[in-house]
Amino acid sequence: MDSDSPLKDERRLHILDAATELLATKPTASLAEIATHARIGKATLHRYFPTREALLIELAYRALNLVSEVIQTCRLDQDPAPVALARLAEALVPHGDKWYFLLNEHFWDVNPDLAQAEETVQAPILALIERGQAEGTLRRDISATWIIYLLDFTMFAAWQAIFDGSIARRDAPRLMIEGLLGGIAVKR
Amino acid sequence: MDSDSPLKDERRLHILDAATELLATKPTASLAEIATHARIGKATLHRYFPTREALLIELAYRALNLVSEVIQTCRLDQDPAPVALARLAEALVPHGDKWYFLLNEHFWDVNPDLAQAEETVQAPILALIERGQAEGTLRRDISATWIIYLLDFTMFAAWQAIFDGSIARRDAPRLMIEGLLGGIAVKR
DNA sequence: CTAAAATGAGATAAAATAGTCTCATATTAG
DNA sequence: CTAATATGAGACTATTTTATCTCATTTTAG
Repeated sequence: MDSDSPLKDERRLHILDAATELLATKPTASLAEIATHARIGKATLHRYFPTREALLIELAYRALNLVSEVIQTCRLDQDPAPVALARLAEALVPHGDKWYFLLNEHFWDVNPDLAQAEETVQAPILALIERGQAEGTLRRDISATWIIYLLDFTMFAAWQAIFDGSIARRDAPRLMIEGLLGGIAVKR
Repeated sequence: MDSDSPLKDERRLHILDAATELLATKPTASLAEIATHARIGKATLHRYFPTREALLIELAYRALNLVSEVIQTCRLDQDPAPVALARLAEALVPHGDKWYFLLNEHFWDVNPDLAQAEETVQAPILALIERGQAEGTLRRDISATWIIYLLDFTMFAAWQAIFDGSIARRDAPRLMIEGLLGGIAVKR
């Protein structure tokens, strides 16, 4: 919660990031594996996070705050919706693992607050999409809810493809937006 | 491996399906949870699958065979590519959990054969997409590899949205194909 | 440089999970 | 109906994982 020193705080975040990175691709990873992946001893891991559950919850909040912050930076209420979406993609891709982790791990049973928080953090995106539909840049015959799913999972696709080495990180945002906005069919 | 009787075989498949269903949304589920979810005793679970690893591997093969069979039924080499893609979506959505499980669980380290098999099963889809690009119905400026990612993850999006209750199962294939082929932007 | 604090490696205890076994009940085959 | 087989509940053991603790070494603060 509160930090004793900036150094410890930095270390905390490093551990959280490393843990997210691993857990996003291997949800069954043990604490020993997490510690190794973060290049620290398991004792130290326990010093920062007393239990596995505590780690997971802080992980979720870390992801939540980071993603929330990124979204706010994007100024989604400015420019036509497709342009704002491109900005969002650009900014969010580097944090794909956290976004993925946040939406796929189910802690709503262990911590109901988080479920609510997840929706809150998505709210600006939903607003953006509805704005796009209102201004006529996004299709109205597809529900905003489903568009959010498409956006999220296109992002996961990009992140996974980067992980697999199938696409370059710097190409990801463009590929995402091209495919999402324009579709894969040839226009006639 | 081989079946003693048709009845036991049926039971086997039921267990595998139930396990997939659970593990797709909760990869950390214990064997006891899996047994409960399949509505059998844990002893019986062990009678059919001696170890957790054995269960996982058979799960993968089950998913592989089923999906492979579905893909073959779709006759992806017929009709224009978009039409064939729609057929594929229609046929694959009901097995979304297996498809998801197959592509997300990483058993390539425990069983390298499966990694190869995964690519083999995707081959007809890749061929379809390349055919579409050749015949001019699918965009050539997006790589076939990336299109496969988009297809897969759009499918996962549909499956997740169904699971969340955000969309109706019978609408899923149409939503998938609309979004994937046409994109979410308004054409001008 | 020195003292205080933090860390890692590993021993150890506690808890959870995997896997085995028994036996009474249920199901199936014939 | 009867015998053989399969099942579930739960006791039980083995193994893995989580969590605690110690202590020599490293890092940090001053």
